[in-house]
Amino acid sequence: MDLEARAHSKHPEALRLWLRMLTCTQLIEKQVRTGLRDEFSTTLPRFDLLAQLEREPQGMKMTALSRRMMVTSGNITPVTDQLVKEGLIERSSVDGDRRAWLIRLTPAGRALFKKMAKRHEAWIVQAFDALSSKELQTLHGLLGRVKQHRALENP
Amino acid sequence: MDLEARAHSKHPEALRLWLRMLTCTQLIEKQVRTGLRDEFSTTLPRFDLLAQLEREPQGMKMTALSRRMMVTSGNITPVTDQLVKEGLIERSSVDGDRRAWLIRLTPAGRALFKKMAKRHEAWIVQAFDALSSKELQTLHGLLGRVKQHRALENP
DNA sequence: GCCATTTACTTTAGGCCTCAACAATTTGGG
DNA sequence: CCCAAATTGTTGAGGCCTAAAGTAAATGGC
Repeated sequence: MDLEARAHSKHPEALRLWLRMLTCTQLIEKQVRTGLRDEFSTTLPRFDLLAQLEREPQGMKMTALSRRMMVTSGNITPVTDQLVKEGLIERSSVDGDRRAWLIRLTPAGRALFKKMAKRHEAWIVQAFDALSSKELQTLHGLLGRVKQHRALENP
Repeated sequence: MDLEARAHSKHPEALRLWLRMLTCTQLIEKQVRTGLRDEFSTTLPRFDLLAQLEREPQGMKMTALSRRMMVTSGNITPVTDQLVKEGLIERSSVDGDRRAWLIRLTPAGRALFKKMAKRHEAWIVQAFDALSSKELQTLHGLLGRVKQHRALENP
């Protein structure tokens, strides 16, 4: 197989891979959403927001949250409103910048998140249970290259 | 490392992998949505529906479409409405079942889809350009096992 | 043949998503 | 200093998603 033919053969392979990757992601995500709804009456975006805050005990500004969650900032407002109403997070003002809010977990939010995270981990472990530790690492590495390549292309 | 510890070590690995996979999927999907919007003024669900129809020249019923697209059937109605309005697909009645519709591409729909598919393929190939053909196959195989395992768990 | 059940599609309420326009504030070059 | 430009967060229009309830038609056990 010459060079051109070999290069060309990547096209259908890439497409097939993309469709399968999308299917896997959607299946797992659906499981997580269902679990969060059934066991905690909450949603994936709310869980995701709590997860980001849990890693930053000093709190985060809304813009930082939107970047981490890879959504536009207009989304963060209603989700934080809801979580504040539930008493899981709190807004406080940032001194030196009257435009911004600092968002932090409340003790109740931290406690509930811990329970949710434990269940979440179980669902994910279950989803990848067919693979060995070594295979998980292989997958992680290959996807790392995909991510890295994209980051370079889109500065 | 004993058995229990080894089993346990898969937990953080599975979580890290899941987060990375989600990130990759979202990045690529975002690129596709942006491309479809900028170059064709359309959306991913509409493109996806056309893609399903393109594979089934004899047409599909709405329930079959919803299963293939992994969305609930309530979603299909407004998306088909829109595509019919744009003249890209057509509804015809199924003889022998007055509840159902048969959805098919129009010639215009088929022609436009071909153009979109070519661009779509380019975006996907570009997204996975960092990987060799062999690596694409490895990824495809590993994700196949994940998908298969899920299918067995959730009958 | 009859009627309960199932199936195919539509509709509604509620949530999250984007983009784009907006208000309030901060920043930085002249 | 000052004001244009950039940044932070909010809002609104339009789209897709789910779950759940509703309508119409087909099916199958009796």
